[in-house]
Amino acid sequence: MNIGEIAKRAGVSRSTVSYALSGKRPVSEDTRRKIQQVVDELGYRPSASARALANGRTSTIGLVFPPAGNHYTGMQLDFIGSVVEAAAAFDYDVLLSPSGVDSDRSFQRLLGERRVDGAILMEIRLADDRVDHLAELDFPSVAIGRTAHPEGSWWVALDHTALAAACVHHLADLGHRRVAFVNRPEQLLRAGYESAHRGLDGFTKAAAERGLTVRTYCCGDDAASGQGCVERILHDDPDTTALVTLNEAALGGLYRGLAQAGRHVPRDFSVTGVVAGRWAETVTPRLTAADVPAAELGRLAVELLVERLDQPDAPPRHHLLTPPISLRASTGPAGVGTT
Amino acid sequence: MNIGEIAKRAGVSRSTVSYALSGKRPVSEDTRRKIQQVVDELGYRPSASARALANGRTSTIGLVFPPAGNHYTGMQLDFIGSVVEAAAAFDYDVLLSPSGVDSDRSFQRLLGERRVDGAILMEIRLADDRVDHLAELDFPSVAIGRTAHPEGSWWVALDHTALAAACVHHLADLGHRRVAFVNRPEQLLRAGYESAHRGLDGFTKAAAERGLTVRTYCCGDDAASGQGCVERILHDDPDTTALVTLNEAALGGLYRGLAQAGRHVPRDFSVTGVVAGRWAETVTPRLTAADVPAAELGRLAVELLVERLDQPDAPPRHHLLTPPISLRASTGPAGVGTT
DNA sequence: CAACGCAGTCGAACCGGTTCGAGTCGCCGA
DNA sequence: TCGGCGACTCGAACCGGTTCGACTGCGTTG
Repeated sequence: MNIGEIAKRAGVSRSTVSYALSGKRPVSEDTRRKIQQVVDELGYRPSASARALANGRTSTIGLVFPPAGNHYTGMQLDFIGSVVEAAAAFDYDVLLSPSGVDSDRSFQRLLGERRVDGAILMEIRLADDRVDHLAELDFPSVAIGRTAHPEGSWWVALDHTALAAACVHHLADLGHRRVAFVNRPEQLLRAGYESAHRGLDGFTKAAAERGLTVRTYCCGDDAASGQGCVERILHDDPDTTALVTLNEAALGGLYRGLAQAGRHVPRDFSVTGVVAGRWAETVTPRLTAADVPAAELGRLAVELLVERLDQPDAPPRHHLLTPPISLRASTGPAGVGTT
Repeated sequence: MNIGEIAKRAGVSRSTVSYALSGKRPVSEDTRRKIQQVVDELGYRPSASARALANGRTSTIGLVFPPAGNHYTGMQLDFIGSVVEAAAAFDYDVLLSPSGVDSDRSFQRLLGERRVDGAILMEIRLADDRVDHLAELDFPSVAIGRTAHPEGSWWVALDHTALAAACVHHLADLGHRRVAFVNRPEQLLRAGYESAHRGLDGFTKAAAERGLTVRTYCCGDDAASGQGCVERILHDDPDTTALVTLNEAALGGLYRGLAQAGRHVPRDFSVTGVVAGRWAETVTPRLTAADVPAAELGRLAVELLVERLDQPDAPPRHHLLTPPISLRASTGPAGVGTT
């Protein structure tokens, strides 16, 4: 069932079928009807490979995300879902590529073998070889997250610096003086993940500004690590009365650790951070947090990418989002002297 | 940088380059070296579209999952991740297709335009037009989940009937007599989702067998719904002492509802169900549950699909998994008379 | 009435690979 | 010395679309 077969049955040439279907040249109404009828009867759809070969566009975008091992978080899931749906709205398919670096086989397949028209990158590092490589090739791509020097490139990102700072100010306003910061795993921090670095930065600077006593921790992406992390925090400084976290996956564990240490949230201890809204709702008490608008970020990334694909010479654009803190139930005034 | 360019620079014909790279015909060591050198210098990689057109294989598998709207659960995330990684191990890419039904544009793109060599279907319904359609076309596919009559087709699935029954027996053994069942949303049940139906079935039958008094509920895939559901349960029968759930996303809300009703888990009330291990660990107390081996299911699905692709005439195979209940901390003996 | 333009159609070339059949060459055994 | 075989290579056809240039009628215009 190829285009030649359709042409034969409709009694026209292959090119006429092509023009009738694409509308790129006028075709008489009679001919078009006849062709359409044959197409409908046979359920003909043009081969994506052939079309891609002929016109150089695959109608597919690549979504590059780091391989698991380090578990996926709910946020990543929301990104993937929203990217796929937004892409579908523009008639693009999404090809998943589990790739941490530039030299990955998976990454090479996407680019070298020209499987995709453009790419969306997740989990950006401050110095990211994938971003550099794509920029060098002038390959259409949009990053979810920004590198240390994002000028002149395309990206959408959360302002983690501002968000972490907002959390600090929120706690300081409530009277907390000794606050801990629970970051993503150390291995990610060392690898230079931007959210971990900028979040830590924003936290540290805002805390200094408000004269808070702080300690910062890295914490594995799972409940057990979260629980262990709280134990370390309370061991290192039992007078700590609040924590800020970027680590969604550890959240349940953080709560458990606090409960086991006999600290009631929010009466004895306040918890806040940067977490996707849906997940902030699942813990009790519900988490006061800067809600990560994952779905919006995914959608914006696709929109930028499509724009870039449609207008190869368009100047770089970006979106930096700073969602407000949603007040829920996990923070409260600092206790009246826990010491 | 196409194969012709390589051929020219290496001073051989295009076909020789092709044979040198694929190894499908002997090529002299000298020639091969020369070609390899040119390839390395130019960083040449054959175009996926051209290759797909020529040999009819895209080296891509489609992963068909239902569009969000109904939120994604952590389990689905784990499936996606494991499928992508397993596919990469076999040198396949994964194309995501948000599709609930057969007639979806997205589904048609995958099949009609031959973008993929095979497909993996998620969120199977007892009567599933996608499965039927693919079977009719004899299109290589593997379902994660099984229809009402899965005989003669390829699938991997959890035995939800047995798992729900196991939960009931576990609770009955602990002395619980009045137990509630918290299912996925009503709209999914009505649509015929197999896990919802088989889980409900297994629960109901096992409960009858053990002479338990039961009530069954549908519950939205979010924390607020879970909380509301517990309220309904305790309103309908305040003597209920345990619940079984298939609804991972509502779990946090179920716990919250119980806490707010003053029921302590597991002292006053036991909770169990079928939930992915990672998520069972995030709640406090940690959930005693049949851990869904999402990663294993994804991997098995890919393995079956690859087998089917490699040997088109292989007889249908399947895997039905029944993971054991992991005893954690959310169930205990029935209270000594809550009435 | 001739020249022109345009709608509609066709054939051929092209995209970048794979694969088949055939041709060349050197070496072997008869 | 000649036929034959195997190793190696090449040209051409093909996969299934898109697109360009050219051709045919027809109605308009000068």
